Amino acid sequence: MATDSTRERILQAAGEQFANDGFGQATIRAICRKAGVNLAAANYYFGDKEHLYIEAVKHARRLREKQAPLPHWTNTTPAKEKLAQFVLTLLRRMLCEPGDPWQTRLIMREIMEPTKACEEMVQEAFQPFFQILIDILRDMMPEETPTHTLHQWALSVIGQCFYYRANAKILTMLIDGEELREEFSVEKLSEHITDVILRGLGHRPPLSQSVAISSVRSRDEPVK
Amino acid sequence: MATDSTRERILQAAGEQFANDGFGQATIRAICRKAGVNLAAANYYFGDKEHLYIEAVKHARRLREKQAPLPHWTNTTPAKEKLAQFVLTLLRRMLCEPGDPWQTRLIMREIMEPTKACEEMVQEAFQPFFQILIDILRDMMPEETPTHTLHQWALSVIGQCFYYRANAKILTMLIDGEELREEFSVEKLSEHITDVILRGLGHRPPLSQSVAISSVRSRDEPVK
DNA sequence: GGCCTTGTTATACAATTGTTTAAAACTGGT
DNA sequence: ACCAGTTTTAAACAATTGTATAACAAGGCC
Repeated sequence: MATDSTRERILQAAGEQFANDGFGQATIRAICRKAGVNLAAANYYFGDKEHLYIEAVKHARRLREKQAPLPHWTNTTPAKEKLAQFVLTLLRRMLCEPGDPWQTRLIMREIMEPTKACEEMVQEAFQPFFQILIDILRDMMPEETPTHTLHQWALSVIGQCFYYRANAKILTMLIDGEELREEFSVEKLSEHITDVILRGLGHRPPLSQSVAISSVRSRDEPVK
Repeated sequence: MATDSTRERILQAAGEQFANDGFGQATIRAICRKAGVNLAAANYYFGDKEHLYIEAVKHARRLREKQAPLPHWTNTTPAKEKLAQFVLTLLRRMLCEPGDPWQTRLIMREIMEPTKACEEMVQEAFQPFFQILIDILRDMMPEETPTHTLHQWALSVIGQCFYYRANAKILTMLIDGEELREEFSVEKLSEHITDVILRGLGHRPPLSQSVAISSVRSRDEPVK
């Protein structure tokens, strides 16, 4: 149907424009031009710019979740495996090679500067996702672990993933291009991040014996 | 001198406005109003908006570094202690209680969406700071550790710190206010992040024995 | 066809933007 | 007191913005 088509196209174009330029810098004119519709169409369907923005954010989140869903787990799935898959999924949603879909960029903006559109996102997506991670970690930590410690470890997981996304451009200035391509793929980063957490929780052997020695040396026998 | 005073006040006001509203949404009029100077003064001293923005970013970085400097280390300072202080300093620069100084907010914008102003920031601040962290970690890891592994662990440190800043507003929606106040102070977060890394590198005992048992059970004897 | 709802278009409007200009005010040196 | 250079000011400019309006087109239903 023609009506739904125009609405859809505005939503799509708005998402891309808002993702690229932000709410303030994106113009309704540019959105409508990209969508190939008349200037007044946006206001006709969405009332004003703010409502259009909110709908665009909701649209982005729904799309993104379908693109990288969490795998299905049974109650026999080991926690370590769940953690690894959780990290991989989170990284996929954020880094999603190839390209840089506008959905993620738009969501990133909302995280950094939450607007009205953010509440729905937290309630519907972040909160449940966060809870899943906490449940995984609870299985791997002593029962008496206080809630805030659980939260902190969960944020250590999310934080590492988030960083690679938020600082993507800076990373290209800090680290050699070839190394980035070879060693910073979604799979390798996922492996590393899972590794940090598992070692930290004592589910894997420490990095190396010589490490501890090195540590002791630097503490007790400083190089002269 | 009067000239320097106006210039300084414009720079200060511009920093605050750009930090709050971003480059596009901040207006020269608002900046000059806040600075208490005439509209044309900004263009008189800085040429155009973009040059003003670049100078404001430089100004912000210089201020921020002075506010939270790294402690001075001798070559007898143990690596573990250096790491702890590095994390604390990084968190202080990012979270800097109380309040939320505009300098940090402006720098965050540059990280997420680098402009011309970013190159100077990376060269003068991020690159050296990153290198310091790598040197600390090198002392704590086996000599044969490949460069990219070193880099990944360094980014795990920075990533965790960064997250608490970038997602500050989201965190208030995910975690209880009282818990945030009690358990997420700069000092406690610093302690946690250092802990994750040190355990991960095998410089501290694993979290608990019952953890490993729990892990083994969940892998080999899934709950029926 | 006549009529009504729905969608589309072109145009207009007031407000705000960055930037320029030219006059005014000020400064320090002689 | 005068002048040259610098700084400050008010006013205006063209461009762009979100939004509103009113005319127009399309299609289904009687």
